[in-house]
Amino acid sequence: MSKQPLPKPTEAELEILQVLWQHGPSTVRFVNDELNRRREVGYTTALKLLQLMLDKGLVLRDDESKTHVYRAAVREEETQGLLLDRFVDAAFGGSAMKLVMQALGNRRTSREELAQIRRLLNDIEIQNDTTPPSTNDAR
Amino acid sequence: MSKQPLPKPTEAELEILQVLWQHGPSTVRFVNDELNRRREVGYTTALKLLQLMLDKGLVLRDDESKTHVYRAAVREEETQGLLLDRFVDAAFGGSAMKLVMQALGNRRTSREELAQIRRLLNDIEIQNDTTPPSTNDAR
DNA sequence: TATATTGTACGAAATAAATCGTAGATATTG
DNA sequence: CAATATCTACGATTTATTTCGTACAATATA
Repeated sequence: MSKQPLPKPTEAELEILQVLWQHGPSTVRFVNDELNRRREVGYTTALKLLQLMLDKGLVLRDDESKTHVYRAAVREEETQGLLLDRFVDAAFGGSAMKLVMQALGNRRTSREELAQIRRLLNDIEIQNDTTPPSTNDAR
Repeated sequence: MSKQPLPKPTEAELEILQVLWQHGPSTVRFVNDELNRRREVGYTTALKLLQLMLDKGLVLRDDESKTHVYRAAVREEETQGLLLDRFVDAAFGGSAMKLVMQALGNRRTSREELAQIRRLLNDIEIQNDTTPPSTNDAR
């Protein structure tokens, strides 16, 4: 019941989440170092961001020891799904299909990946067959 | 020489571009009305945005008559591609494949659309076969 | 023609996001 | 122990974005 509407991370926050998702619980120092692999960011900037994210509930922290350890409080897929929805809406007028076509069309996709997608498509079709194709106004 | 690196439209600007892409050249009034179908926006807000977009080169305008007519200066696919790149990077750590899987996995996709994607996959495979499968480290 | 309507221009306020500086606490080390 | 390094807290600044108010010109209308 206390499941808030899941706060939307900003760009910078997303960068940090990526680090946490990828490397697991991390110190500010580590996060900052990772950020600095892409662009220059001051230490206190990273710290502040993590603190703000803590307020928003995007991360949790262990402050047992002096040096705090932060970890993601939101799951990767869930967050990506949320952002994807917004993005599809904002940039593709709501058409997820258009987006997929673009994503597939405009970049090198390896045979391996293509196969992977085919497999997924098959799975989906089976789903569609199993579940009545009925009116999908499940909005 | 004055071809800038294609400015990144903001959220609000994107909304407006959607309108222009969808309906073609439009007056401020029309754009504003369209925006108001989704959320409340003051007339001068829409006006100002269009003026800013004009500066940025995102739109062009015909100011022959008193009531100006604006039209998109950037193409839909191109812009979407640009944004998609950024988004894939920001939210999916650069993996377009992850994004596609999410997009396909987490929403109802009609048989029609699935077929469409299969067709696209086929096209891509043919491309891959025709063009040397070489090392695709074309970074 | 006087009045109301509709339009543009543009400064400026309101909001949101990101960045940084400084203070003070707690280690670490020579 | 004194000097140095490392941390957190947090206010404040900077920058980007969005929103709006006001002035004034042009046009439609009573």
